[in-house]
Amino acid sequence: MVYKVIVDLSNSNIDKFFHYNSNFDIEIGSRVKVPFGNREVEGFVIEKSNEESKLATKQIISTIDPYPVILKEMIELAGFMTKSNIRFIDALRLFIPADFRNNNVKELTRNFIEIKSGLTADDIKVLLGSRVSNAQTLLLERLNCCGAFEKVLLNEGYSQSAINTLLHKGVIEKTGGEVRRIPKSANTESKEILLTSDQLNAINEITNYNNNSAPNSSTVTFLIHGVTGCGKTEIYMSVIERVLAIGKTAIMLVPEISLTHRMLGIFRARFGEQVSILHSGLSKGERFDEWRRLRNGVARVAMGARSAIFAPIMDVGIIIVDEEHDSSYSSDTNPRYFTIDIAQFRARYNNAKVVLGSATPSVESYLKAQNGEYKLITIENRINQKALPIFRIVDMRDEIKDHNKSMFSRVLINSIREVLASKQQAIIFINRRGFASFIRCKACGYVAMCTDCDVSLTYHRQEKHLKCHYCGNTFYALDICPQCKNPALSEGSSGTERVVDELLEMFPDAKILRLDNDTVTAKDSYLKILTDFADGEADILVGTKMVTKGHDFKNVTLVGILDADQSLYFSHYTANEDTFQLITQVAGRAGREEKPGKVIMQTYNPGHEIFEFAKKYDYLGFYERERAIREVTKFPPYTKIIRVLISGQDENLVKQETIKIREDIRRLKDNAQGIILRVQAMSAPIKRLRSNIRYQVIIVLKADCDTILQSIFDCSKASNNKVYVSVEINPKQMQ
DNA sequence: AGCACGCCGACT
DNA sequence: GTCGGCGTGCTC
Repeated sequence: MVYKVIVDLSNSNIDKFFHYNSNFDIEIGSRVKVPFGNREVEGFVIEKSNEESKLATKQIISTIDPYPVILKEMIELAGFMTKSNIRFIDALRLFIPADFRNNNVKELTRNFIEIKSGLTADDIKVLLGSRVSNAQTLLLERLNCCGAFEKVLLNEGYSQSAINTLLHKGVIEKTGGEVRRIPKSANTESKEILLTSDQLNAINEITNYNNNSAPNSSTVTFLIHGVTGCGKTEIYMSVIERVLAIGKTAIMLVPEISLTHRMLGIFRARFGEQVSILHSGLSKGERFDEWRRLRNGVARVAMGARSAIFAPIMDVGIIIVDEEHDSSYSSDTNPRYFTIDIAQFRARYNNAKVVLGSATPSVESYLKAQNGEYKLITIENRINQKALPIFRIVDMRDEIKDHNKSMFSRVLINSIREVLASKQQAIIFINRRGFASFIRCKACGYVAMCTDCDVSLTYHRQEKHLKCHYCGNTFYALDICPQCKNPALSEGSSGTERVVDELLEMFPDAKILRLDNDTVTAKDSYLKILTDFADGEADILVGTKMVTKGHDFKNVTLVGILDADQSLYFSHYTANEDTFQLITQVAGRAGREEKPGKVIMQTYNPGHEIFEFAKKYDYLGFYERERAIREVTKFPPYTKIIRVLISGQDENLVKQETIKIREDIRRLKDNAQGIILRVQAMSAPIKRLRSNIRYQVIIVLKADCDTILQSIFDCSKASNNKVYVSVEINPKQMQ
């Protein structure tokens, strides 16, 4: 047999098959040790064949695991991913727990000691014989009343020698084995729920849809457009239940690790230990155990953030992507992949269904639904016909006219006061962390900048630091201008820290929690803040977009949105879309139980159409307008935008490389008959980041352009190791 | 990714 | 003379 092996080294030059022989049979997908050059490396068996190969000159040394760690499906998936500029090995690495590779994690086993099973009191007497020490008697009494005892704990009270003697006499025995490390989840009671007719219709439409029965031939994607609070989770669970009932498995994706805790609780209440969770917040032991539970078929529902799309399960029947519009579904670091594309590949392979759900679908997904590429399921009613929160827009220019210079409008302050008086809760959302976005000298205009990036520093008052939000550099806060020694410094736009400050000034007795990147430091601090707030430990939660996602706070009746315009002015084609989604999602946090909710949105630009649509909860109005703009201005989903980022220490070399890539692609354009619409090179919006100079080539393509993509990838390779080149498709943000 | 090979500067 | 800098090329 000749085995084709991908070696576990991430480098483009060796991201290809190497051929080996073997005396023993090895299954496809196995990890193996192979000789490579003059050393030994690990690799993965991708193919095997009976035909001999001249290339195969060496023997596989050994297999590493007792079973193949990569499923056949996942090998094909890796091949599929190589078409989007991802190395085969980088794809494979996504499929197994990272700590697996260095043999950095193993099963947790515990030994127990117990009285040998089947022995009667008389048997024991006989076995013990005449010489019984005090220690032996005590130990036996202990085991007699408590049953099995963990060996390490036993050693604390009783000597090893007594244990050994009893083992030798055959009175006691060692038992035990593997112990599962169980990730935590919210405690949720399983409750009987009466499904609404909307929910039932959705469940039936999804379940009863018949894929073409030929394998690998067809798949279907549903888009559930359901208003916040319409009970999508219940639909997901019912659909999964039916899939499990016919012996298939399911994948359930949520956008954020923070949401898995609650969702896992709900799913465990319904499906018990069949549910497994995969996300990067698990300890390496937990992740390993959960992964193996999926791999060996014990768990049949894989839940998690985007990486759970690579769950090692067979016979997938359904893949659900909740909050499908969320940007976390496209990975922003290498390897870059789109979760929905992967979901659709796996669905095709397994003849399964994909369900996307959102209250604010991405323009791209909704357009596909309109075109019939996705099956659209619309749910307009909330559970119990509960009304959506009252939405009020406040024009902050009026506040200034009336000499209110605070960052809170009078309406918002009054509403907060009411909420506090009635012992309800409020969420204040502001899309900026820290105290002030920049610090400027009033005399000479000096602005504190990062030394390594072309970015102004954000003032963090609590830590007395100036921080670069792009590279993490910190500097001491300034008392006087370092340039002209003037002590008068002014502060830029306010962030979360200042919001808390000002709130405390107005409401000194209020308990306020802050949720942003600065308060989320330890592994569980995110969860702690959210559960504390949900448990009523605080009156007001102030936060960045972390507070917007799917959490269910029963006592929140007020949502304040400060500086709603902020995200509108990013010069990015998704600015409107992002803003609309953000506002709608955060507004959905108000009044989720029987209490009615209220949303107060502050802006300096109240006439902007996006706000009008948000106020009326008019997704379709928003969508139609945005869709039309994209069509006219030739932006995705009507085109595809490729961004090639070139960076390096030496600006001249970076420039040269940029021009070379631009010219190579322009040459492609001349031969590509109108597929490439535009090619432009320029410095990146943030020209210097972590002391690297950055340039970019922006390429606009026709939407159906997959034939030319590979050529563009080929052009976008660094020609020397002094520069670094990366490629993004429809980048989420550009810096 | 590593590691060997190979070709030029400043040391015992 | 040679120790060692890191550019280039190769790994079934």
